[in-house]
This record gives sequence, structure tokens and C-alpha cells, in this order.
Amino acid sequence: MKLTEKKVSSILRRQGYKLTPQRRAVLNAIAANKDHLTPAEIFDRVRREYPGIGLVTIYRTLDILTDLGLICEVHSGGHCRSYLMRRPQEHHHHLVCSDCGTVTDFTNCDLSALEQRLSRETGFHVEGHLLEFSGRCQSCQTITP
Amino acid sequence: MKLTEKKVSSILRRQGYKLTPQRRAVLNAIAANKDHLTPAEIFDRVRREYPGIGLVTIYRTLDILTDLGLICEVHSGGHCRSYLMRRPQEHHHHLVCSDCGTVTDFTNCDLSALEQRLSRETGFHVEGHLLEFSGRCQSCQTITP
DNA sequence: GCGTAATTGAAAATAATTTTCATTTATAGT
DNA sequence: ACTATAAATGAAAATTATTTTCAATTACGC
Repeated sequence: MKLTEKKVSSILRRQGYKLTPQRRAVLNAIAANKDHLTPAEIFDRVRREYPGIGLVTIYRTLDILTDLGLICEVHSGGHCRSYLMRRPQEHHHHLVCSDCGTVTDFTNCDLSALEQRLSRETGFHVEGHLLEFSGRCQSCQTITP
Repeated sequence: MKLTEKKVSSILRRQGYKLTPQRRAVLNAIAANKDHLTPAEIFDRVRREYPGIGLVTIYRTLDILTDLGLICEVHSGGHCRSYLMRRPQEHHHHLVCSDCGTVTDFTNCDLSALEQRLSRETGFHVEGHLLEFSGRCQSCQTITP
């Protein structure tokens, strides 16, 4: 299910948000990349096609889009905030290439057996998990560093 | 295997670092907590017993201790840097209580089956993973929020 | 088209982290 | 114990990241 502009617009409006050209530009910048972008990187890219935009707007837009589940955050690599289009709408995780930054999604993480074991062993009531893999994507494996 | 002062000292010296009273104080502050602490929190605690210490020293010490594998970082909860004594020396992960912050370690994450599946499906050569569980520890489950 | 609530950008404020540098200190070698 | 020296420290300034404030502007339901 491709995320059309109409769909995005209706998701935003359903929550009382407006689809401004700035927000559209931010979404397009994120959607145009297969790797993850920091707020500053998004700012730079959006500015090319929308020179007047302020960095504040980037931050505000990223917060809203994250709340609405339209974009995801990536953590691998030590940086704190880096964003990516949310592709599968279901629960999923990321494989992040440490060389080129390309992100591949996968579903069915299937941690329930592990969660049950942990509940049993530790008494923890597990509510969520943070899981990300890092490594080299297929096209980065052949090139020597 | 308990991490004695002698052991810490020798680990530091082996890499050409010195065991200063400041570093000892930072280690003690981290070791004294079962939950994770941010650099600012560590600064506040260390300052009580060592008033002259600078925040810079905290940052520098945390970097060194992380490099040497004496402390771990925790990511759950959205904050970026929060530290914890490294307890099992082996590969392990954390269960973080979202209520009181207590961190429980576990080993044998056993993601190899998943990693193999991902390699097969995506061509990724998986090199590492970031895994953390969040939830409620046993003693925080009984109290209503 | 109009009214209004939402959004924007600039600037200032705050927070987090790093760099620089002169001074101090831990420790290996004597 | 004493000394030389490389490493470490703290203060201040610099940098980077993020949030708040506010007056002006704009999207969109009516």
C-alpha cells in the first residue's frame, strides 16, 4: 500500500493537522531516500527546493510525522535521531547498512519465545522492544573498505 | 567475577590510562546504581563526594570506560546516553523497567536463527544487533500508576 | 470568499557536548 | 623516595542540537 499524497493529507487532517507545502517537502525529502536522514540533513535537502524553510519547521514536522506513524526513527550507529519513511505499516524492524546507510525492513521479528523466557526468569512484564540489525547490505559486501 | 578496584586499575593502565580519583568516583557512582544514569546525573552524584570535578571530566571518563567495555549504554526510553555498570562480561542485553529504571541483564539472546533468515532473505551480512526490552520489573507491577 | 485555528519563521533561550589551553598529577624508571 | 613526563584535569569558550516565544501568515471547513 503506497502512501499517496491524498492518503497522507487525509491522515494529517483526520488529526486536525494541515498539509502545508513545508510538510509535503519534508515528506518528499524523506521518501526520496532509502537511507536514514538526520534533522539537519533533511533541512539541507528541503531547503534546496524550499529555500525559506526554517529548521524549527523541520523539527516540528518530524515530531508530528513520528506521532502519526508516517516515519520511523533509526538508532544504529550511535546517532540519536535519524528518520526514514515508514514502509510496512505493521510492526517491523530495520536492517541498517553500516557502509551506505541503506535501510531494509523486516517483519516477523518473533521475539515472543524470548520474551516469555525472560518473563519467567526475571519476573519482568515485557511491554516493548528495540531491535535493529547492523551489517553490510548486498552491494556493500563486494567493495573492500 | 566482581570488578575490583585493582582489576579496574590494571585494565586502565594496560591501555595507557591512569586511575585518577575522578575516574574512581565516576565508576563508583555508576556501580552504586542499579538503574542507568545520564552524564548530568552522574555529574551531580559525583560532585557530592568530589565537589571540584568538572562535567568535562565526566564526559571524557564515560567515553574511556565505554571503550574499555567497563560500562554499557542504555537506549530505551528515547534518551540518547545513559550509562550502567557492565555486569556480565559476555555478550548480553538489557531489560529496562520503564517505571523505576532498574536494568536487568540477560545473556543468550539467541538471534542467530533470525539473523540467518534475514541474510537469506535480504542478502545482508549481519554484523551486530541492538536489542533492548522495556517493560515493568516485578516490583513495579503491583503499584498502580 | 471568509473566519479562524493551525502553522510558520526569526530570534532568543536552553541544553548537550566538544575544544582549547594552561596547570596539575599519577606513575614508570631510577 | 625523587624525578621526568605523558596523561589528565578544570575553566572558559565554542559548537551543536533542540525548544520556546511570538507576531505574521496560511490552509481549509463553512
